[in-house]
Amino acid sequence: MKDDPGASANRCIARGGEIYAAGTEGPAWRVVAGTVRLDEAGPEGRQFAGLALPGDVIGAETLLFGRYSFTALALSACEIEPWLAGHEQPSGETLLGMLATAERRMAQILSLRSGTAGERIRRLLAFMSARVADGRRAVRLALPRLRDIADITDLSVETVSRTITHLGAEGSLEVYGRYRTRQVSAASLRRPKP
Amino acid sequence: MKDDPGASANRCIARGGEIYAAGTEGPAWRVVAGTVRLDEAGPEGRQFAGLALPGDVIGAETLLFGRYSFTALALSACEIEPWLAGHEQPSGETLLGMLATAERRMAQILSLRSGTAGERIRRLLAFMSARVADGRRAVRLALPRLRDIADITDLSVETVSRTITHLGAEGSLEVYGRYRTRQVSAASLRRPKP
DNA sequence: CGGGGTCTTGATCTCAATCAACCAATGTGG
DNA sequence: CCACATTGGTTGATTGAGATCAAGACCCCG
Repeated sequence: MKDDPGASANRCIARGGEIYAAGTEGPAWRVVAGTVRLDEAGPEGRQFAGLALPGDVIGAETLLFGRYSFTALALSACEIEPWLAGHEQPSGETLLGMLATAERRMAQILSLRSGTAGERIRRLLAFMSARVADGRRAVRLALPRLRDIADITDLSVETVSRTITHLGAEGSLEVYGRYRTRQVSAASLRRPKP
Repeated sequence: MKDDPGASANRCIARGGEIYAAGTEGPAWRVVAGTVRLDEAGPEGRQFAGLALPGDVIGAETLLFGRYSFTALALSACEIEPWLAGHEQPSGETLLGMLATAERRMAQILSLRSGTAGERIRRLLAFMSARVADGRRAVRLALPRLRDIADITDLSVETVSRTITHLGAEGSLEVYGRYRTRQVSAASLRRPKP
């Protein structure tokens, strides 16, 4: 139980990669590491529809409809494992727990769309760094693409870029690296802004 | 089955009234008519956390935790009935369906926080009028309090007031009455804005 | 008849969107 | 190995939608 038995059917997806597409078939997955963005196919392209953290189950609707309702994208490098590989049914207690999680999650995601640009971005990053893969605590968090941050917080990419630079400059966020390899320190996310 | 058998333990709540408070005990409910706003107790007062329409179940988390996680308020006059009055357990299929609904709902609520003020308000009202009590189709929709519309769409009350007046003036929304008794025609909500 | 909650309207200001270039990194194929 | 395209990120100038502040009108309730 302690060690991973060969990581049988686990999948790894790079930052920005697609995990599955809406309308296709496949199993439900449990997120082991990373953050997942769920999108709904709207009349005007994809539209942000939810986030999943390590521990969350994504694509549970396939058990009901046989197809994925959303498109899943990796915000950061992700590892996922099949959920309910056999033909076992989830217990009512499990499902109730997932429902309660989904409802609490809704409140958190909603809060990523109110307040100033700085507050939204800080909240999103703090949210992503809240739950890391069990055991090892990530000291630094790889930033998602600005495009993704913008979609989630309902800001423009330009504003996201400027705001992160600004937060870093005023010391409210410790930023390392530039461009695609940028990271922020988890510690600076936990303390409230000055 | 066709007629309501005395409406045993059903409750009715007026617009703006509280259905239950977070932290208290009680059963889960099924919304029969009206729209419900769910709030989470945040560090800075209540914070909008979700919406429930006729057919939705609210407070299902009591089956797991024994207490309500959210505070429920009636946006419009509401009727609710106890869900699972006896000690019966919901089936896995039912719970999976509720989970899928919650996830789809999340996408819709998120869309109430993007776009212009006019688009957000139109979307919210269309959303509320989408599902009415089975059978009779409401021709007109009673408006929620502006304060509630503002919280849900992340706008200010002043902007909501101005925008509704404006939408009415340009014919994009048919508005009847003023002040607390204001209503909009459901038909004008369904057709896209000119 | 007050009084508090709700709604309206006006004047002003600000934060973020938009438009427009421009870099930096990564691929791709000849 | 080098042109070239593509995607992702940055920066600047300008503009506008909505926030904010302020005041008053309306309505319901005790």
